[in-house]
Amino acid sequence: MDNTGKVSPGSSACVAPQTLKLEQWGLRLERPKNEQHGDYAVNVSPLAKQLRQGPPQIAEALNPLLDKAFQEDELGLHLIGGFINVSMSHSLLSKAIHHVLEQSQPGLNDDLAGQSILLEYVSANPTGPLHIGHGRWAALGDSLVRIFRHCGAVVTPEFYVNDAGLQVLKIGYSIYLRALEILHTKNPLSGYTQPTEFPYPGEYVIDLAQAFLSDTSKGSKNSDWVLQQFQHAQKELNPAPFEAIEADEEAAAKYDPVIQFALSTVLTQQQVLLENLGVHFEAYFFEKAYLHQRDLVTQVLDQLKHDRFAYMQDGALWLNSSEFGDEKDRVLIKSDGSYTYLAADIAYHHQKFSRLDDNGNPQYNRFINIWGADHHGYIARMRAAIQALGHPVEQFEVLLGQLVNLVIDGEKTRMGKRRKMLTLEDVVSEVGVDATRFWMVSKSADTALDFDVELATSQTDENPVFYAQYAHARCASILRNALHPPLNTQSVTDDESTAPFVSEAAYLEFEATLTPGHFAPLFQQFLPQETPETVLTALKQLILKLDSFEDSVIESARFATPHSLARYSLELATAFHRFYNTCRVLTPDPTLTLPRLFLILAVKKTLAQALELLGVSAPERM
RNA sequence: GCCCCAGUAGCUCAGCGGAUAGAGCAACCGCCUUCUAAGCGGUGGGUCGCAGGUUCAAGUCCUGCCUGGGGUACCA
Repeated sequence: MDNTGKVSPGSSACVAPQTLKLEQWGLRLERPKNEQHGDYAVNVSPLAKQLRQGPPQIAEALNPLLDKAFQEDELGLHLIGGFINVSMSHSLLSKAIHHVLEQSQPGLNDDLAGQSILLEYVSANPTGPLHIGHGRWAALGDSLVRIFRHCGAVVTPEFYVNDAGLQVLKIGYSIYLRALEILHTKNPLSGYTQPTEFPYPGEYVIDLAQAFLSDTSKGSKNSDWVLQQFQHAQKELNPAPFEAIEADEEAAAKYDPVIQFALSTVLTQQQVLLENLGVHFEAYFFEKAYLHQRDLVTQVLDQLKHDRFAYMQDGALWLNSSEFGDEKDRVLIKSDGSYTYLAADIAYHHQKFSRLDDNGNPQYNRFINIWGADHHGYIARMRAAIQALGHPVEQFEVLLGQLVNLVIDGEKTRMGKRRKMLTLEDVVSEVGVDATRFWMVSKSADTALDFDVELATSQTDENPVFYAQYAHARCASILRNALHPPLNTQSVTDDESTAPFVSEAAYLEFEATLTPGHFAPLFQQFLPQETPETVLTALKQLILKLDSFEDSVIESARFATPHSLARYSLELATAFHRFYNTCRVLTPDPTLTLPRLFLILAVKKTLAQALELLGVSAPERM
């Protein structure tokens, strides 16, 4: 989490002061807070200390340099205090539009070129449905994957499946208990004792039990298997309480069929939902098959022991994590001989660092994990283990996200407190994929998120995703009408007004010969009912917003903050809506209409790209 | 106790040490015979939790305190 890099729009389409190397001086081009000051600005104050001069004097001294560099582009410069303010000429603004139209994908850049990132997120236990919190990590993680890739990084999104350990036995046995309960209800079993509690009490377990009983993929009937288990168990309590099963390895092993069913069923449900959300993982990493069955956990622990980073005490194996800044040492092997979750996770991370590419070099140079704030205490020990194993710990990053509160009927409810848990699937089917995803990334991961189901569905005014989508749909509508006017214009009968605003031939010719010069009429010609000053203001704001898209993408990538991109999409939508209200696009005059039309095309393209990076659809109609 | 996150307009939140701290929603006043009113314009609304400190400059950095959330397992 190295946040020292400063975002500088050095790659902006219009003003490209590469010759000035602003960044090496610690300066950057920024958007002035007050629009009246100009379109861009350079604040020279950071140089004040070094040069022992007041910012205004420095600005004065730098001005000729900048003036010279920007001369070709007809920029207007003027000084206020320590600020060099830059006003863009109409020809530069035209270039900005042209640039967007030229690009295959707006905002595409190479800011993260050379980075190879393994991004692990969600990694939910395969013991139940995903909840709303998982939804936040899914939306956040997938957006980051898209954003990182847009900045030239190679990204592998990965999901770690904890399919080993106690919780897996727990869900399997719970399903068995529920299945038995169902069979007993249908046809009373002699010797059956109603269990006082289920290891996993959730209602979804009953559904899983039902599914298990009707599943015939194994050839034999699962109900027969359940009854068999029941009859073979000869304890005073039948079925036995979970504690008895847990303590007896042989007994536990008997429940393997139902465990396998649970794992594959639950994981499949999770995967279907994630894909439905547009969240795609390149790899699912299975703890049992990839770590335990390959002895990787043992090997890692042996290495730690060998290098004296792990030691025995009180019958347990401890990691010497306090040596690396953790507040205390941590257990790796419990005194009952079983591994802790940490032990397996260390092996997993060791495996991550050990992966090689085709040339035998380390495959990744960044390892990012998205964890909930409840795992915060875990960071120090994981870092300790990574250092103990000799891996570059600075390549290990944790994005800690604050938790999600579900708001129902205006009241916050903590996850799991209600007996009837509202799952992520319930929420998505209620509010839709787009609203869910946008909502989840619209706020900084550092702040706790309230997810209000009613708000996300009903009150569209408070649900900003539609605002951005509406802007896109409006653009689409204009483009449709330009070439295919609505046929149902009964009030108008003369030929001219039923014809398209621009002919397809004119459109194609304009597109084929497009140069920045084609946009000159935007700034020069207006309809009688338009106020040039108002139009120009809205137009300029819209173009500047378009031009800052790449910077916005880079910023989101560097700071891993998709929420700033969500904000950008709303700001671009605002600039567009404002322009739409001051300036008519479709007019009878092609020289006026075509440049405006292609500006709309650039807006539509950029808006669609911004939404795409957030995994939100850009509808053609609403 | 210790660790992490947050505290900015009535509400939900942006805000990369730099110009007069910004959006959305809510409130109030306007704008549809014209490309989608899921839209646009305008008005009101702030001791940036509190107290110190660093700096030419602090909502932003440091220290302490207050409030809320999370964590502090031989759970996962």
